[in-house]
Amino acid sequence: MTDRGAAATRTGYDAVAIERKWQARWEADGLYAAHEDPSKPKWYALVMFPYPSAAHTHVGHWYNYCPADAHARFMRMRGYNVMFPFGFDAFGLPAENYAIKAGIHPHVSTMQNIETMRRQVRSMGASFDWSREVVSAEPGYYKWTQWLFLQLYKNGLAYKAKASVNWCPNDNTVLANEQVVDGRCERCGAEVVRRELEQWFFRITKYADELLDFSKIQWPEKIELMQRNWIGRSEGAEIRFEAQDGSPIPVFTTRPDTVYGATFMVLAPEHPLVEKLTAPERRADVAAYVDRARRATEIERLSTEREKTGVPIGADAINPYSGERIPIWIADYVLGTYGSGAVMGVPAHDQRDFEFAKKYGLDIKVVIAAPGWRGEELTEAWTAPGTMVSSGPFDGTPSEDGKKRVVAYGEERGFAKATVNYRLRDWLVSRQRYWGAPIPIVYCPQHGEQPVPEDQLPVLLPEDAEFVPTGESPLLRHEGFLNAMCPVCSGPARRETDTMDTFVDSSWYFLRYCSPEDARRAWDPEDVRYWMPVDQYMGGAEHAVLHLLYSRFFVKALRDIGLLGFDEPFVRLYNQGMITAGGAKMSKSKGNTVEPEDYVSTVGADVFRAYLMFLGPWDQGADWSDEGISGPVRFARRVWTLVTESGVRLGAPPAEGSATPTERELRALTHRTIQGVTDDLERFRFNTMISKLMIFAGDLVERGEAARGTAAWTEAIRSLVLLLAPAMPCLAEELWERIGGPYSVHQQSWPTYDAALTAVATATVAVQVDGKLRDKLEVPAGADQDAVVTQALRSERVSRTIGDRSVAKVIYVPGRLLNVVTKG
RNA sequence: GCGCGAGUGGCGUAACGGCAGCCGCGUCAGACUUAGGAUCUGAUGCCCGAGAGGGCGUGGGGGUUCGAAUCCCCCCUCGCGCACCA
Repeated sequence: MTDRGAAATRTGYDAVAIERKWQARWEADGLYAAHEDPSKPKWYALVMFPYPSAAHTHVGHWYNYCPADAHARFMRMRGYNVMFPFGFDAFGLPAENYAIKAGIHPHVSTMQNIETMRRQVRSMGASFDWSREVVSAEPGYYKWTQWLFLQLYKNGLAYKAKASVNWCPNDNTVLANEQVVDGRCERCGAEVVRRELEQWFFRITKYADELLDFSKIQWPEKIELMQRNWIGRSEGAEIRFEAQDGSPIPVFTTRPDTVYGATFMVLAPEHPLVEKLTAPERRADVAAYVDRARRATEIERLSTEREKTGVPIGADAINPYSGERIPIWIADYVLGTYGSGAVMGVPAHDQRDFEFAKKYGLDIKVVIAAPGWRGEELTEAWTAPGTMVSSGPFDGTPSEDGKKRVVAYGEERGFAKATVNYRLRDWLVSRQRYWGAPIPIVYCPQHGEQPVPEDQLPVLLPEDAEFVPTGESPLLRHEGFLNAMCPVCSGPARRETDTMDTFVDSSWYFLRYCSPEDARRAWDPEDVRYWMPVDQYMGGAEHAVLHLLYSRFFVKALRDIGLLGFDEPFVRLYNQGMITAGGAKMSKSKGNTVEPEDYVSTVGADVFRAYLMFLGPWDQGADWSDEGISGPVRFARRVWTLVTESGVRLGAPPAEGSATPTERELRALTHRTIQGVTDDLERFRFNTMISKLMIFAGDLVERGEAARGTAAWTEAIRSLVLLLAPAMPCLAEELWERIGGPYSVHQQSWPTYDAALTAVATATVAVQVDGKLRDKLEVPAGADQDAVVTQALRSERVSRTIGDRSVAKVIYVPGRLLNVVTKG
């Protein structure tokens, strides 16, 4: 790989020079700039815009963009008006943390990183439309992020509320639920603690049900499932228990049929009634428990291994169905953030309650009889259906019917109602950091919370902020930013200093791509109507319940506000797998990164692209290995020599076509390859596409001399170059020029195949005896069964195997296989 | 624990229920060469056999079928996701 020059002189294929030349030419010509054109079907292809913190592109980016580009190029050649834009998700924490550490302003470091990444991404030779580039940290972009915030605000979809939130003590900011992974900060890994803070939220829960509807999109099942689980819809009932002092304590349950089996009640330690209901003699214990629960990290609290703990508060609750008094406990296995923060403890029919009851000696009352149950003591909770017993008027009812009947009974009497609960929480968008879009709100002593008037947008981030590690946003100490004017009374007001979660920026970037230059609007409705929704989105699965969920919410919210006329942002989604090194994630700290630039400057981007595609199925990802790249290297040289020495001149008058067997065979080969490559591209099977191109090139090298100069030969060479264009765009362009094709190969029509021509003259039929392969026969295409059987029985190997047994049955798969079944 | 997905040569992988191992890497042998880390040709799943040929073989065990890597059941291993959501 160090002797690129030497290899180039030997074969004439100088990848680096060719790539530099054509990439510059395409850029100068604006070859991939998309324009609205109603005469063509549109195709909006999209890759997730990258986060410019790493300062350079890594193989992961390439693994995402190169196959995506191949597909976009394929669609373009198939006659679609393709938009394939690119941009940068430029706000975010790492840039600010870097500023604190290194003293470089986030704006400066971010723009430097973007500069580097832009250069590297361009070196891929991808067909991105750079004229549409967006950078989310530029005022021209975040002005509209702020504007969209105001639209949500004015429509009741953005609100401020005090809540128990996730706080990352290392990054000094709150986090959305989606950004907490296993109780740790998704970015820095610090253990997240809970804090009571007043924060801005987006009302995503309003769309919980619609977000569960995937009927309008074609996404991988896995992502659908992850979103479904995240939203966590469960149907059940709210049953209003009462404390002994009359305070209502509603509980949520999915098992109303077990209500007669409630033998205790559990409140979350942070439940608002704990303070009021605790008996004086229990106060000390309860306070100690609440305090311990508060200090426990999420990790400890969420651990399933951990034994359940709790303390009684010395008060009772009354079961509205049975009138029974049951003791109230607090325990941290009950979450304050789900349902009503209180549950009825039914140990006989819920495993968690069972464990809790066993530990603290609480009653276990069976109310759902398992088939064949004769009153034995349970060793674990019975959670499957059964027959209701010890349940007052419901005795004998099958538990599945009981669910509905128990709720109906309670509804009539006013202490129960059917409800649906979701795991999904509203999206917390406030961040106590500098490097994000400021939330466009001011606080006036007289008029309270006021939105910034739209004509005063953008609320600019001050450039002269100071970055010191105080744990507070630099905006809090910036007088010029902090002091604002109330839009109502023009009196002095204080500006909101929180900025927005970067996922807000990325929830609408695909809309901005449609009209990136529009200074008057977030987008031109005409452009959005033409381009949206995105036809094919391609990116990693790590955003399943983040960006991909938020963007769906955004589109639905903006649709309801009247700004958009469709329901889903991304019609089709494809998740590529991950590239690992030695089975582990690549990272600079591990020192196992692979630098695409090293390959671009030696074997060339085209070869690197082809290799990434050839590694294996795209959705499977791959473990990086340097070794195999010599395959695509040889392939590129082979194709180079084959085409440049083919003698084909596309401008020349077409050679006479004839029907010699050689030509017929060559045409069949060409058309079969076109068919296969087309099929592979449609199905994102880039690895088998490359394999088919290798086979085709190999066959042409072999048959070259025999078919040289014929029309079939010209067609074969021409097709090879066209089929190569999506995967290896620069090599294809150079070869296309050399065989006299008109600029650009990427503007040519994708070759079509003639099914009649893919047929072969003779077929190889595998002959089995009793399912075991014994011989292979060459038969004329279209030979009938009898003829094949006759020929097969003449075969020495076949007849020997059959011996003196008789033929019971034959199965014939035309042109492929014959199975002779014997008996005796 | 629950839910997805995957287990095929030394390695990456390929195979509408129909010839397992295509394509590529690597390895071995040869050709051209002063040379080869270039290029080209051939071989390359395992076992028996001098050979012809035969047997075995897609994580393990069972089943369906004329025929199973592929479909069904049980189990094992790995990866990913979720995980006290009442």
